[in-house]
Amino acid sequence: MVFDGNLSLKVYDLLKKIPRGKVTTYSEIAKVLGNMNLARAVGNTLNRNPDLVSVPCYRVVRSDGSVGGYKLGCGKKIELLESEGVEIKDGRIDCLEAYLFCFKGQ
DNA sequence: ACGACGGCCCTCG
DNA sequence: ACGAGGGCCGTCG
Repeated sequence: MVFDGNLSLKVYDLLKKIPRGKVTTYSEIAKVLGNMNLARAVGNTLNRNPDLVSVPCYRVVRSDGSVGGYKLGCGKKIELLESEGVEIKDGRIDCLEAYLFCFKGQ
């Protein structure tokens, strides 16, 4: 398994639960994992483990709504999100609340 | 074991 | 609204 790290396992698991057309944020994941400061580590992990097929990394955006980064380029990320129905304006999601997926209670 | 980055976040001028 | 600074965490060389 390429999922050696403990963190990546959890992150990946969460991402798999996100339905098409929905997104989440690095901080949300971090919170769910217990520590909001994990946000940076989460991004780092996703970057080092670009399992683009098994995990929809592109469904993770920044807390302010901006798409954030992507291993294959933020442009590609935006492209993918839009193809799922997420409206992005100037590299930013207008109504993040509308697309944000809630892990809490899942 | 150590230091340096990174798909970040939040607060304060 | 915008920019700068500080902080915390994991992975890689």
